[in-house]
Amino acid sequence: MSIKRIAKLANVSIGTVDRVLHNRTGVSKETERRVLEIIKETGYVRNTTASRLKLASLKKIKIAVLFPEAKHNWNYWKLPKKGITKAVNELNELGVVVDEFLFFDSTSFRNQADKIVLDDYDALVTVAFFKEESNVLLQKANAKKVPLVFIDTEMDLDSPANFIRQDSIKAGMVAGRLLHGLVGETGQYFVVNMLNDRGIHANNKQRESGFRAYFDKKGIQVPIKTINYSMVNEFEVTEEMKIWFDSEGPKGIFVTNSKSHLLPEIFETYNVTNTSIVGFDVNKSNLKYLKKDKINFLIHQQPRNQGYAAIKGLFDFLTKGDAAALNLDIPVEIVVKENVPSSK
Amino acid sequence: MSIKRIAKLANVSIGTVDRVLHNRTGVSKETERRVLEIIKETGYVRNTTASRLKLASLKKIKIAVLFPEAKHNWNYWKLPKKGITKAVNELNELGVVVDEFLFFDSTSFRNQADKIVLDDYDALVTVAFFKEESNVLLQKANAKKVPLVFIDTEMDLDSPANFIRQDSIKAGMVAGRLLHGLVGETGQYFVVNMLNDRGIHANNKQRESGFRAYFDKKGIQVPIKTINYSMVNEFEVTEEMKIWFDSEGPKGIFVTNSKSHLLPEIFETYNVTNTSIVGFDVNKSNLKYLKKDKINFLIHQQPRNQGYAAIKGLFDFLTKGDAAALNLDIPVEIVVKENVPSSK
DNA sequence: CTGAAAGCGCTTACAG
DNA sequence: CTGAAAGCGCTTACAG
Repeated sequence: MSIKRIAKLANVSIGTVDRVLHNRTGVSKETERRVLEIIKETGYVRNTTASRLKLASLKKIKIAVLFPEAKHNWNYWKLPKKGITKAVNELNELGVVVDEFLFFDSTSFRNQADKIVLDDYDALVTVAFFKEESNVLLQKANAKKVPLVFIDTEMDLDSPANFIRQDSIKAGMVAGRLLHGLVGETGQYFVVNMLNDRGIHANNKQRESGFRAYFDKKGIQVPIKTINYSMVNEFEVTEEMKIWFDSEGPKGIFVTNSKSHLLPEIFETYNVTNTSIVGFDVNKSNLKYLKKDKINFLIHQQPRNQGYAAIKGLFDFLTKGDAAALNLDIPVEIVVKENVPSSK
Repeated sequence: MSIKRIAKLANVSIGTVDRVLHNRTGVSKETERRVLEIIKETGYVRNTTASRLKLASLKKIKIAVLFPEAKHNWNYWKLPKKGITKAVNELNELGVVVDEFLFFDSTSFRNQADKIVLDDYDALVTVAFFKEESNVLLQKANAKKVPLVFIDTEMDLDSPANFIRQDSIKAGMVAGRLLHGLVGETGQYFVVNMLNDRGIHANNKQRESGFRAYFDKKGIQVPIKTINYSMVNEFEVTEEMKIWFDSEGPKGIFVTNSKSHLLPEIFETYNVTNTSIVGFDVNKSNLKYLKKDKINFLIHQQPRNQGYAAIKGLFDFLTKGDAAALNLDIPVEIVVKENVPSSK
């Protein structure tokens, strides 16, 4: 079933069918009615691939990506980019191009966002780290009717927004279950939050809530201490912690970000024993200790997939009007030594 | 960069460029050399979407799928079909059609396979349950140069073959780690294999090997008993098992197929306590007990994804000659109550 | 051995 | 308000 056949059945030209399909002006009520009827009867659906063929060279779909600069502690941000590259490779035949912009703080985020909004991008992908700035961007995007997808972190913004991210509450609950299974009900539990200069990250806060909710929901009363630690590249056992850790009983430690690899060595130095550790992200350092059985579980956020899904989702939205994939709940993937995902 | 531009640069017609691109006959050595050089210099790659446009209506890509009939105990087989349907929906614009055939034993498998091979399919997807019959099919497919992908189960066949499946050894090792974490080194372990009329399934055997390998590799000496049980829809605790289970110590039970849901109730009846269970597949019955905390972990084989990947992989192979995705290692996905994958 | 034309399903720019 | 033509990048069938 093609536009050509619809045209013949409706006794109009293919141009008119195209006009009706796209709700363009310049079609009489009666003609429109007739064409729509035929479309309905025949169950015709537009061939989106063919529709992109001419446009692929004539009018690109331009997507702007605004991500944290992938260095220092943000090596993680190389991963969503890989997914984006994969999506672009698949879609460049269909005329999709992506420009990447970087930020490293709220000011640079704002500046880059302003620049991007002025250019004529068809869609935007970014990360909601800064509430005020994210709201400003969202509002501008909405005003220009440019679809915007946030990945990685969910944030409560002034208007409804699209998020492709892991449910951090769920992730915390999974961590609770995993540690509970290892440590039991006679153990002590610790939530380690690494703070950066802006305090605790929204994701980490929610992960802790989820962790605590797991035990609450089950009605299990175990001691859960929160350790808020300034974000550095080392971890020290403070005097206070020394007291907490000073027992031979089982200890379950939930590190709410990607830095769980900082713990095993320092625990050895300070002779903290009988620990089970659950952390986030399959990075090189974490993997090292996972393989040595010093970290028990890692939770994977599938960052590559998040990047990939954002571009694919936006493409589907722009070409088919299908907004379903602009909001995704990325599964809480549990990683142990034996099922480490391939880095391809 | 288009075929048109290559033609201009090489001073030939687009027809000739097309001939070179497809290694067709009727191009002089010198012309071919020149065209290939330009292609290399310019880094031209064929636009596969455009290349399918005309062919999508003229010459369909016909794929035959031969699967177990999805009834009785084989409800599982609805899932790869869902993935296949999804792939077909995405690719039907590009002229991909799939015909489904069913088998329910080795004879019907052979009959259907024979029928399929006689028809002119461009590619085949099936399951290697029956060694002899699978070998026959593989040989015929190879003779006709029709690509064939087996999903679900890996099997050692006479010629190299394409498999999209979970690594069952790895899956068993993951199960070993999970149960070990829950049960510790003072517990007893049980591997429950459900046998069907052909004895134990290849997958289950490998899962058991992986499970045992986990403990061997770590040098952990724990008692691991194997229970081979005839495949029925119920599970009974036999006299022998009664003796085995008759202790209050922790017991780790690894069910190597999708029937772990048969255990919790019978354990209650027979007063078998302190059990941890790891099973396979996120089916309704298993989910019921997972949610009640009677099953601790389920291993997901991502059957939907297997079906989807088979069709996509074959399409890429047929249109781009890219065989990379015909052999896939589907991750060993660990499922707990809090991260049950959505059934969409 | 090579080229020119027709066409896949759609969109655009122009003509009326 | 509507149609006819040109073209996206490629493939095919035909002509020479």
